[in-house]
Amino acid sequence: MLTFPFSMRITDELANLLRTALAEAERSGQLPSAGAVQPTIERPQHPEHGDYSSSVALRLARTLRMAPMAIAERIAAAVPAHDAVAGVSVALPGFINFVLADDWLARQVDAIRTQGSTYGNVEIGGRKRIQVEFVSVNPTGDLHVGHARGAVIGSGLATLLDAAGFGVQREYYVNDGGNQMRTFVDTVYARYMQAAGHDVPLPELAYQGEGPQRLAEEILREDSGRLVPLPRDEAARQLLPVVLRKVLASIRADLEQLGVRYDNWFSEQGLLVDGTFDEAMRLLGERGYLVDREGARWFTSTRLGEDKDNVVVRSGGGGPTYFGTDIAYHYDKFIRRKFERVINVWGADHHGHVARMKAVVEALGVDPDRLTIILNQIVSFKQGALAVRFSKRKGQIVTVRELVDVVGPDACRYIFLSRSPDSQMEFDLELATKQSLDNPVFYVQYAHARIASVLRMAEERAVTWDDGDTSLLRHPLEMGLVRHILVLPDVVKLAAERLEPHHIPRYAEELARAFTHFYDARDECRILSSDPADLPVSKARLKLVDSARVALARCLSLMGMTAPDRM
RNA sequence: GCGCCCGUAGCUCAGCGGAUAGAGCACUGGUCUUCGGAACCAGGGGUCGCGAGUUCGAAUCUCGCCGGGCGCGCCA
Repeated sequence: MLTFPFSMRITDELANLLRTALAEAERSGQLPSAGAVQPTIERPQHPEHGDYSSSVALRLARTLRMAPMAIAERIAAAVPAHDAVAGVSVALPGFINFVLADDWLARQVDAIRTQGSTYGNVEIGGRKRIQVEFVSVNPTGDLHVGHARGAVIGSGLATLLDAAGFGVQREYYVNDGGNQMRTFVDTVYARYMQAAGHDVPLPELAYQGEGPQRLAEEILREDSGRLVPLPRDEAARQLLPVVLRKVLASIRADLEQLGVRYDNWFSEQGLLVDGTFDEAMRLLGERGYLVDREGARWFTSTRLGEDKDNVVVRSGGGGPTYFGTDIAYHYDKFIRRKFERVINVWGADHHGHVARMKAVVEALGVDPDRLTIILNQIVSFKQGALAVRFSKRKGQIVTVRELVDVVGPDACRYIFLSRSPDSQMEFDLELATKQSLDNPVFYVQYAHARIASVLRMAEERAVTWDDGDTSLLRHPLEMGLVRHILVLPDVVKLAAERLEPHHIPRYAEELARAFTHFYDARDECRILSSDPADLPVSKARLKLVDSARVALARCLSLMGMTAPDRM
C-alpha cells in the first residue's frame, strides 16, 4: 500500500499512480513503450465520472497505435493500491476515472485543520524572487476609480504567489522624475502664490480640478508662505518634495483602505541621481542598441523586430523620456536587484509600451520571458441597469476612496478579483452594495459567519470536540464537503502558475455552496443535536465544519478580504 | 492602415485540446418546526459572433471576416 504525506496534492498522487501503472504495463509487455509521458489529472464535470479523471490513454492512442479504451484498461489494471483510492474505472472513449475512498477523505479533515492558515499553500515557487509591480500612477493627485482594478489584481496576485512559495516583493514605481510631475508642481506653485495673494498665472497645460488648489492652500497654511519670496525655480525645487510626500501619503492611505500594501516605493528620480540611468544606457550602448539621430538618442528596437525605434533621451537637452527611465528601472529590477521574474500590472492604455519594453529587456541580455506584463482592461460602472458616467460635478464616484467608501473594500476586492483581467468588465454598484445572497461576496462571507456561529453555539453548550472521531463521517454531503475542501491547493497552484487570481473567488463560491448544502440538510446531517446519542457524530461534524472554516478563511485571506465571525 | 484584448444563457461572468458547455442573478414551480431563512430543491433558457482549417476530439489551436475596446508621441 503506497501512502503519501498529506501535504501532497491528491492530483499529484493520482498522477504518480498513473506513472507507476504506465511503467508497470510497459514492463510486463501489456503496452509498448510510450517514452516520457506526464499524465494529466482533471476534475470531471459530472459526478458519475468519478472524482478525478485522466485522458492520458486518449493522448497515447496515436503514438502507441492502439485503441484508447484498450490502453486505458491496461493502465487502469496496473494502478497500484492506494488508501486514497476506492476505485479505478475506464469509460468511453478512453478515460480513466478515480473515485476517492470515504475513510481516506474523512482522515483529511484533521490534516486540513492542522494546517490552519497555511492550508492551501503549495510549493511551486521554490522561494524564487519575484516582483509584482502595480498601480504606479503618477503622483499628481488622487487615484481614479479606474485604478482600483489594477490595485486589486496586483495585490491579489502577490498574495497568491506568496502562497505558492515564491519570494514576493510588491512595488509601486513612483513617476517623480518626468514632465507631468514638473507640470503638477508648477500648477501647485501657481495656486500657492495665488492663495498668498499674488497674481501668478497657471502654467500651460496646468492640472485642472480643485486638487492642486487644495494642496497648495494646505501647504501655504503649514509653511506660512515661506516660499512666497523665493525665485520661482527655487520655490518649485523646494515645493517638489513636499508635494510628493503629501500626494503619496494620500495614495498610500487610499490603497490601504482597499487592502493594498507595498513592500517598496521606488523612485524614478532616484534612477537619475544615483547613476542607474547612465549605467543602463552604457550597457545598452555597449551592446549596440543606441544611436544618436536628429539630436536625440534612440533605442534601436527595430533591430529586435519592432516597427520603429524609440527615443530615450530627448533632443535639445530635454533629458530622458519616460521610456528611457523605464529602461533604467528594468535594468535595476533584473540586473541590480536580480529578480528572477518580474510582473508588471498595467492598464490597457499602456498597451503600446509592452512590446518595446520586452525588446529592451532582451537588449539588456535578459530573457524576455522573465518579464510578464498583465494588462487589465478598462472597467465600466453601472447602477443596476443604468450606466454610470463619472463626473465630479454631479457628485458621483470618481476616486478610489469614494468607491471604497460606497462599496466597501471586501466587495470591491471580490468583484475585481473574480473577473479575468482581459475582460472589459462591468462593475454593478447596486449588486456590490446589496446585503443579500444575490451578492456572491456576502454568500461566501455568510458561510464563514455561519460556521463561526455553529462553533460558538457548541462552546455555549459546552460541547468539546477536540477528540472527535472523523471516521464517523460518511454521509454523501459530508464527503462532498471534504472533496471540495481538498481542491483548494490545486486551485492555488493553477492560479499561481497562470497568474490568474480570478480562480480563487470562483472556487470560494463553490466551497461556500458545498458547505451550505451540507448545513442545510438539517435532518440528515444536523451538527448540534439535542440527543445525547448523537454526540460522537456531532463532534466529528464540528471537526468537519471547522475544516471548512479553515478553507474558507484561507480563500478570503488570499483575496485580501475579512473572514467575519458575525455579520 | 497596422498591432493587442474581448465576443459563451435575458444580464454579469467561468470554462488548463477531452465526456451531456457551467455558475450567479433574473424567470417559473416547489420544500422545510431545533445549529443564523440573508436558506434549500427542481425546471425552462445556448447557431459558444460568422466561415473555413488542424485533430480521434475545438468554446479552447490556426487563418479569414464581422462587431466592440485599447494602442501605434522626443506624454506617462
